[in-house]
Amino acid sequence: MAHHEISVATIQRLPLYLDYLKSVEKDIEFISATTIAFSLGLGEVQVRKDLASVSSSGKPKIGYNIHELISQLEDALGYHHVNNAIIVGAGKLGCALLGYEGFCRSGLEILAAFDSDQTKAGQYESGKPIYTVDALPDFCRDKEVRIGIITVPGEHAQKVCDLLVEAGILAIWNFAPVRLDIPKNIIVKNENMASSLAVLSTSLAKKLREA
Amino acid sequence: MAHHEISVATIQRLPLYLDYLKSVEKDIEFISATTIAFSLGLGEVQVRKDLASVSSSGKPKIGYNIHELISQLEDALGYHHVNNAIIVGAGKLGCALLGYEGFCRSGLEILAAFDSDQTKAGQYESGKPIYTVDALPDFCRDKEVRIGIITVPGEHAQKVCDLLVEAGILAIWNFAPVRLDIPKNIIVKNENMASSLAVLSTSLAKKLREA
DNA sequence: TAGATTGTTAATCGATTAACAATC
DNA sequence: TAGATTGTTAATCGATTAACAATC
Repeated sequence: MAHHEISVATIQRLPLYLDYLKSVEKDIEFISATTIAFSLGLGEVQVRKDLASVSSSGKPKIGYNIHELISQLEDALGYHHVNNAIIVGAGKLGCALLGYEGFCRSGLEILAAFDSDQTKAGQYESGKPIYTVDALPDFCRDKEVRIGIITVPGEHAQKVCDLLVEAGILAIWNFAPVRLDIPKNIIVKNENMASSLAVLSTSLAKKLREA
Repeated sequence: MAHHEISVATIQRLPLYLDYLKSVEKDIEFISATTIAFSLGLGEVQVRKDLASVSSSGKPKIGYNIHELISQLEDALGYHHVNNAIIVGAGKLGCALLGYEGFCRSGLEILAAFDSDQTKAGQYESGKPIYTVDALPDFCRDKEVRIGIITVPGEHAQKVCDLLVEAGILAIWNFAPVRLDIPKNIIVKNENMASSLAVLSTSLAKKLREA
């Protein structure tokens, strides 16, 4: 199977399929796109098309071998390939992410957190060490850290971003409510609470208007 | 200006414009879509089209009155209209959200958190009280809570969701990594870390393949 | 008047959905 | 063979981008 590009929309749904399949893998050996679609509330053609982008082992009348499909999904998502990451900003959100169980199953290995607050340095959170920001550049180079997660307040995000880029990071997952100015060969994924809330509250406002 | 529907893609960008405008409102009185587009790294036609969905007060050659535009954006986003909300799950993520400054500016008023852990009950986090889940239904009805934010582990999310619906909530912001089964007159916004991470790590894998 | 800027109409692009052929 | 299911090809839908007319 060639490395044809998988669309972003599809990629976002792949973890959903994976979670679902894992929740039923004990019980059955084969599963159809129809069943998956129904369970997740998606269109069955969409599911089939999504699965076709990672697998070509579906069999008419039978469906997909569930273990094989799980492995193909994990492969496509890069879960078998570990990426070292660090978090900058050991506030509440940073610590919440440090303790997030799901990440290790996804190949994301968060090695440590960094914070400008000297008093936090030396402490541990969810078993992960917290260092001062000064130690960041050397740490990143030594450990071949590829992903930087930014959970500092908006006003410090750009500075931290520059520091990460300087330290040779390849991708940034940004939780600060700021658009980062960044070389375009670096990958950025913005996690934008304000955008999500905007969608939620305009839907709600519309609903209240109609009622 | 009629209540023509604003597209989801546009709505997600509106908070971006709002933040940017607020950061420059002190300095100038009028601003052009061209300037905004350049500052945010967006296409200028896109900005103009987005702004057209909330404003019709742009003037050729001059641009938009910045204060008026801010107010129109806030209006469209419902920031002037307060929505009472609660958080279920006073773990790290829940507490991080409780302390998030940005929400009050967006009309989201988080009144309290609820947790099944009895020992957390009675405590305060970021000035907000934590109660036991038993108190949830009465609280929601008394305070006319419209939005429920779910930050419990995946396995408890559906139970909490049912409880919230039962208590008369209208919209759910779900941070648990689970697809919720929910009456379709209730609004749901899923905040899906796994999807975001999937996009990030597949981009990174592609980049490493090419390099 | 000339030129910058708005806002609209048409063209392109991408993703979803529908129709259908292939196959176990 | 018949029918369920896959996977592909075409149609639809929505969002972005490009072209252009309107206007201060």
